[in-house]
Amino acid sequence: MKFPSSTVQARFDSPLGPMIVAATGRGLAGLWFEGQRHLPDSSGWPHAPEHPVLREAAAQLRDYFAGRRTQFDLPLDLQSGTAFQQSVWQALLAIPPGRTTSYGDLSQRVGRPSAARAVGAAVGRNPVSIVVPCHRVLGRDGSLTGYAGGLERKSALLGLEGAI
Amino acid sequence: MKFPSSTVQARFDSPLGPMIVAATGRGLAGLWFEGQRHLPDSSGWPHAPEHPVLREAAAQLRDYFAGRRTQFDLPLDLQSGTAFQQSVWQALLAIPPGRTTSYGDLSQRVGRPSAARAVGAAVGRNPVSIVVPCHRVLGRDGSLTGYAGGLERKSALLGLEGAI
DNA sequence: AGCGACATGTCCGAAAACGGCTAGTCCAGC
DNA sequence: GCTGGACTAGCCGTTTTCGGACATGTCGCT
Repeated sequence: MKFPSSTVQARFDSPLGPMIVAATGRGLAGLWFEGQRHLPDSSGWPHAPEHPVLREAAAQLRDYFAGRRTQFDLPLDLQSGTAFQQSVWQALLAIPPGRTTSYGDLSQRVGRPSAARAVGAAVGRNPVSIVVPCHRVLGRDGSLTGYAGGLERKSALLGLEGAI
Repeated sequence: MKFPSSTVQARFDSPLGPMIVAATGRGLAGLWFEGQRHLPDSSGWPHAPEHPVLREAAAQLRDYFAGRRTQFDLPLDLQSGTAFQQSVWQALLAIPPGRTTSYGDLSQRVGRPSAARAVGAAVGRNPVSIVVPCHRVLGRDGSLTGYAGGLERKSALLGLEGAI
């Protein structure tokens, strides 16, 4: 979880609670629910509500929560993770809205068929909630298993996408 | 041993062997003998022989080795170390040329009378050889004890300063 | 004089613990 | 029979913890 010193942040009020949005020179780098697990220390990042990437991210999120948008179109910076984590997060981006998959399935796609559990850990560290759809990953049997922002939010997001 | 990404470097040929000089936006941040102990990974730093600080450092070092100069006048950036290390390095700067002191004495000056050994470790990590005169520290009994660049260089520097 | 013990901040490697997992087994309960 | 829950044993990247090793000196015993 390393973020460059040039990281900036803003606050975003979602229907599921207040969130923190972060961006670097390369793009959107973070989106967390306030108080969620694995929250990085953002106290040193300057607030920049007018930053173009943060502004656009907020706009698209509003559309998403209003049901007017299912896909996001934003430059992403996922360099805060290890090589393994980045490959997992990239794989998450391939899951279409309204669909779900399992940790085991993901582990296959990343080329580490027996690392399902490690994949779970990596998914849990996803720095960009919602946009990188870590909420679309369930247990092999369809159970919710876990979400850094709380299971209620996970099921709420899936409901919003019509994946129940 | 953390250096900002804006660090630049140059090579300096001293009578005691080739050296690496490094600078940040705040000033001279490093001066190491090639192959010495605790050498940081400088492979990612761009070469900038014309950088004003590096240029001036080289000039003053040439004068120093020629016996025409005993004190240095350069902006220093010692932020690569911990708070404790920085306090030790600052204390080193107070030792006048041609004079020596001991690790125990230094530990008193930084207010940690019983941390002589920790001081030894900190002195060994001094990032700016020669300019921050870590070579002027001897054992309580006057023994050379150690030098990241090798004991020959340590005694050579002391000889040059007339402190034998 | 010589020897052992202890105090101290940092780095580094090794080892263990910790998860947003899964497939397999074994039993209750229907 | 079949289903579902509880339990087990492997799985593996990351994080945390722990134990030495150092550019030393002082104190207390032999």
